Amino acid sequence: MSTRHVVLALLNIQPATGYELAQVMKESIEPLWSATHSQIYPALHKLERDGLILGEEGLRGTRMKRVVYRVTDEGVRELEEWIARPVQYLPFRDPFRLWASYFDVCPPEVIERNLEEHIKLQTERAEQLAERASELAKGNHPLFRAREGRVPSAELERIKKARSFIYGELAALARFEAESATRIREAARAMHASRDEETAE
Amino acid sequence: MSTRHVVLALLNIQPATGYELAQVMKESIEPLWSATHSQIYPALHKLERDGLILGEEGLRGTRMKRVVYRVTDEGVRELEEWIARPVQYLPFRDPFRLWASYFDVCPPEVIERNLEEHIKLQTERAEQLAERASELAKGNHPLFRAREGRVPSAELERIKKARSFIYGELAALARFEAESATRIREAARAMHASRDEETAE
DNA sequence: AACATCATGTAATCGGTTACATGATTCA
DNA sequence: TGAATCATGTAACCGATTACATGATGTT
Repeated sequence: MSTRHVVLALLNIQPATGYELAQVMKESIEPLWSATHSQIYPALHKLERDGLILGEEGLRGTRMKRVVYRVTDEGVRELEEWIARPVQYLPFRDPFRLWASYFDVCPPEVIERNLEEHIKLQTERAEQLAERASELAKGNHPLFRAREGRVPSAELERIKKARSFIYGELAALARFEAESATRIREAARAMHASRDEETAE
Repeated sequence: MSTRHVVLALLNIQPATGYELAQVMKESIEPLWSATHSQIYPALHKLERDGLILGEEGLRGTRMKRVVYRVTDEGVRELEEWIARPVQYLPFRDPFRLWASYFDVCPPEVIERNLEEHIKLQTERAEQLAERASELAKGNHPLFRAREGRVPSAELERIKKARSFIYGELAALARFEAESATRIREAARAMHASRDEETAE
């Protein structure tokens, strides 16, 4: 279970409210890990009960309550341990290739439509991720700004390099997915062409 | 939700018991979709209630009950509709790259260990999948044997080609994962080397 | 005044995992 | 006789999704 650790890792960068975490999740972390506010709020409550974070109630305006959470020393230790543990893989579930493995019985129009969609999706994703990687390399990200001053600049440079590199790899993965779908489309077209020949005989 | 459809698709090849489905799931379908017997039995009950499959009670030996399920006409229609529907993607969750994105703060030994493990895993997986793909191309699989006779040989050839092609793509994906991890290892080594230089100054 | 955004939650449900539970059959 | 395999299930729990619910604040 990593949602808990992603939340912890984000709070380790800077204290935040659940709302802010949900935003960062959607805008920045989504390619690595998805979670919505319905998961985040209960996760925060649990982390606080476990003593890994601490919430401080504040106000926005005059009436509106907000809770800013920050990581405790114990939370920092837990994060370090989590990073040092072997990666916990998820079971393989590949809805795209599962569907694609039936391209022999799928009507050609549907194949073309679904593959076209997939290729477009992954190509755009690749471009966005590559763009993100280059922005991260430059340090253009609020999560870096938040650390400026508090963190030695040499360390900040390393963080930039690491995050940027991983987003580069995510971009490469998306490109691979687009290429894979293109190959599958070729195979499906070839198969349909040869089948039409057969039936024409 | 695809577990339901995977079960339906497997029963469409040939009638089977829950136990047999669980085996096929583990031995053949796992790279595309995972499910254990604890999901399969309830799924079978639900599919039967919905009229998509039909179970026939039989015996193994003299006392041991077993239920062989087969797809109904309605089940076949549902399968066709499922294949024609747009692919339902899963939310992105990438535990490996999530972990790897912290390679800047992770002790070098842990990085080496985890990445070594990942590269080994994916390389072996790639080999197994490539082997599987070539076996599928030859038609060496009980799921093809099951169809021999019942299905025109031209169609059987197409099924072989399609399944084999997808397993080839799964192999390519595993190779990509191994290469990606290798690149990450290079980056991590370079970073640690330059950090050691810094501290030596 | 209306709309977007900030902010926090809960409830029902679903799909999946892990553990518990049982017993027949086959083969060495 | 014991181990592996065949065979079927349930229960507790977990994590995630979707929908429901509320209200303040800032902007146009």
